[in-house]
Amino acid sequence: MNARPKVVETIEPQLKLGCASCAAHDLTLCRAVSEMAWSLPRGESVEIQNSNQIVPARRIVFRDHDLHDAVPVICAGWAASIVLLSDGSRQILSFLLPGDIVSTALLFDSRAHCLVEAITEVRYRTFNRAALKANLYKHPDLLEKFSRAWIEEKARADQLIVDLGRRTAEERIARLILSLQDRLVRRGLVHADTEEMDFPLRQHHIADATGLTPVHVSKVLSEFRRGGVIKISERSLTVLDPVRFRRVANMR
Amino acid sequence: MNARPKVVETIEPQLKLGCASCAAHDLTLCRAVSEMAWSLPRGESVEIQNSNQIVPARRIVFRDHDLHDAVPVICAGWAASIVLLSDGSRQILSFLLPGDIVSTALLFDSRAHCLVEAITEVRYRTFNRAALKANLYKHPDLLEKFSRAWIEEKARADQLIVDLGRRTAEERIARLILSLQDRLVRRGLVHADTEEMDFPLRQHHIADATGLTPVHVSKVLSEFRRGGVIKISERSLTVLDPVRFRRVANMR
DNA sequence: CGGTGTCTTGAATACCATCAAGTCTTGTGG
DNA sequence: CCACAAGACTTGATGGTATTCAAGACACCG
Repeated sequence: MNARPKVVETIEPQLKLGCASCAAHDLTLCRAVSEMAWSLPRGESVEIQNSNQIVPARRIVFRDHDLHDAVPVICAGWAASIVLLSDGSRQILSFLLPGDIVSTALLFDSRAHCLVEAITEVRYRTFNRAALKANLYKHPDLLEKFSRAWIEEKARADQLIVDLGRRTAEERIARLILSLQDRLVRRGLVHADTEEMDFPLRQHHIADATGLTPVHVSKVLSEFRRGGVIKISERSLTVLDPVRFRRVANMR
Repeated sequence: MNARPKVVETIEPQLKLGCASCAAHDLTLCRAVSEMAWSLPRGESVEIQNSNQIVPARRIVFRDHDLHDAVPVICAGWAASIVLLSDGSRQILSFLLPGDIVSTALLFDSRAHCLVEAITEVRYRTFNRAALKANLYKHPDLLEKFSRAWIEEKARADQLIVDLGRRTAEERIARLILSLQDRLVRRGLVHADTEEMDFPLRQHHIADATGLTPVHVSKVLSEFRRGGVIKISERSLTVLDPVRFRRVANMR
């Protein structure tokens, strides 16, 4: 408990205290499923037994074209949905944060169409797809949470399309950081006073998410730091000048 | 009836014969809703009365941030979902073809988050959202059609992300054309022998969909034509050398 | 008939990629 | 504990792809 690596320390308390202590428990499926569970007959559970899985950083969580009879939800850590191209280049479709359903399409389609890679160590639960579907309309709260997740997933995909199609490198990177910060704030994962946040992304992650090269990401980030708008150190990030940074990002 | 513009001629027979003659009737919601209608009590209809609307080419169908209590489905013509940026540039999120739900998110969210513009003259129907939702789980066929539409919508968005992030101008344009051809083939809208298809897109539409400028789109298309891989004339397009064109597109 | 929208082509420029070399950190096996 | 390798990041030089700017051809329409 004293000289452990950083990531494990952040995950341990949740494992001990259970899902209710999860930062994102209220946000997505987990809370709705827990409440629904009370009304289910004994023995019928939506969550798959022993579904709590841990994957080390940089490991593949799900492979492309894997078949799933379950819907996975991230409990702790960061992951990424990635498409691999034949020439070896990669495109990150989305970053997965605690509370995120890996893909809402998995509720109806058993085939994943991209791979999921752990960025930090990742813990996830899995819910039985058939059981989830069967209970969707009996439990309005579940359906509502689910449709929200789906709408947000699609909205973020659409945003990314606009960013990749019509924005400069600086805008793309700034918007990526701001969008991640926004999602972390909603999970209570940004320090209230300092506005500092965990930022485990490597520059190649940023490159693969923004359609740039790692070299160019490095140059833009250096530019941001020299300008004093952000600070990055020790896998954490602070937006020092939110007004200017949002102007760079062309937001608001 | 004798000297009408071209587009109206193509739509008229469908208006007369009703929805069952629509090229895409089997593909999406329309068929499932029609079949469901038999089992509904008198007076309860899912389709909104007089919901058949016609919008001329180049006109806006739905405005950004419009509120909808209905789910619109394209019956005839081409449209585009578009995001406008503050500097005046545009990004097309998707092209809407006959049979397409304008946005599957509209089943749960009344707010559209992009605008829809008619490319050709467009005819669409609207279904009552509350009635649709209420019947989703009573009619498995409806739910299945709907989840398929949603999965395909998301898969196309993800494809576009990869294209914009990691592919060259030639690849993007070739893949756009091939993807449209594929969707038209499924609707029976590609001439069986000649493989010719209607192609009402202006070059600025291609530019806005691929994140390029109209000038560069013109240059790439000219290159394709000079190479003899495609033929474009009179708002119709033929892929002359499918093998080579797919190689350019990096498909298969 | 001028006006508008569409497309083409060429020249100059900008943005980002590629290539390359070097620093610093992290991890690992001897 | 050190040596070494691999990964992560930085920086500069060079190059290519796509943009911007500009001018002209052509069709269509009121």
